[in-house]
Amino acid sequence: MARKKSRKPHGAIMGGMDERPGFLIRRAHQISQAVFIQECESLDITATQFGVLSVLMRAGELNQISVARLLGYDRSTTGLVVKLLEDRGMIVRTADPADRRGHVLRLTPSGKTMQRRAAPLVDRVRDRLVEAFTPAEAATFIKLLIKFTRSFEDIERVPPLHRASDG
Amino acid sequence: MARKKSRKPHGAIMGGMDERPGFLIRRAHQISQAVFIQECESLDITATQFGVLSVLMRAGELNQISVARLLGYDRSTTGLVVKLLEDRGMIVRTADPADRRGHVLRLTPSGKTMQRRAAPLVDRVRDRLVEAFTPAEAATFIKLLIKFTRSFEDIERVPPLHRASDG
DNA sequence: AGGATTTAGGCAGACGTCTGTCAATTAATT
DNA sequence: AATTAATTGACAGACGTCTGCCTAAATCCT
Repeated sequence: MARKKSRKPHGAIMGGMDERPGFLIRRAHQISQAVFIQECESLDITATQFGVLSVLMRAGELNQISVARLLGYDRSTTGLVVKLLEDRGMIVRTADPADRRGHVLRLTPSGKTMQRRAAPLVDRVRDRLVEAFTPAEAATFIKLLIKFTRSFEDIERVPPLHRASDG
Repeated sequence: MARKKSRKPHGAIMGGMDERPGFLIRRAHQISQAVFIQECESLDITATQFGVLSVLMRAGELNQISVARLLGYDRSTTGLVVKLLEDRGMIVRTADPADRRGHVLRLTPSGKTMQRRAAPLVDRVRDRLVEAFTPAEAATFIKLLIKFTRSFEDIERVPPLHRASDG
């Protein structure tokens, strides 16, 4: 019944909702997550966790709030992800002697290994995501996404510390 | 204060990660969600819930799996969202006489009212999201997002039933 | 008809995410 | 110096989301 399913081009039911940026972005995110999980399944790591590992690999050591700002994560989210990575032995947390509120995060050898192993897989994720685009389209897509996110830099709870504005 | 903090253009720590589509899409999603919540806060409704309300408004009645397919939600996600909307009295669920596995979903008057009230707010969300773009950029952004999502139509657990292929 | 497969939905577990609140500590202001 | 602000982080609660696993029902196939 429901499905004889009609020949309606789907827009008839969606009423244009499937052309809203919010709707499309949600789908894009869903897809991006799925591809990441697929590619990195052998390492059992998520995109969020990889982000934390990567900034720590670059920076050496940071406290949670810096990690949150760099990645645009919420403070709470960051706290939970960091705890998870700590439980998995990829991060160590030591009290910050200079600021006793904070904890300094650092990668363990295991964490570094994970980041190094994941990096090429994450490159593959990027390649797969833009596979359907021409190189020009891919560049435009990235460019517009950057413009989009930049234009909302101040919407979050933890301001993302983008732009090197002080310099 | 905080931003004495180096003049490094942030790419120095991010190592290009902030130009990956996956990373940018995550941020875009976060932003889009935040704007939706801001605009629709007076109605206490989320984007996911609005999606369900909207397809039901259009279609009259559908079972859960059809809702999931139309919106690209996971079956489990849809089940939980529907339950929530049912608890809030916006949806009624009746056994499908034609297929006793399924339940037919229909909006209650309260659900219809909610959808109607939310619609203009959701229009505002769309407008705010593309505010930073020129009209041409906005059109390109949407076009590329559609191409992107279309190219991954088969990645999900519940294939999204896009394209009116049977008709 | 009978057995295997598929489909609709429920439920638990895990993770990500945000809001809000709280405690401890540091910084700013008077 | 003392009060007030802001900052770091923890924790609880809510929602969204996916994976698995399970049951019931429909469909397919021999």
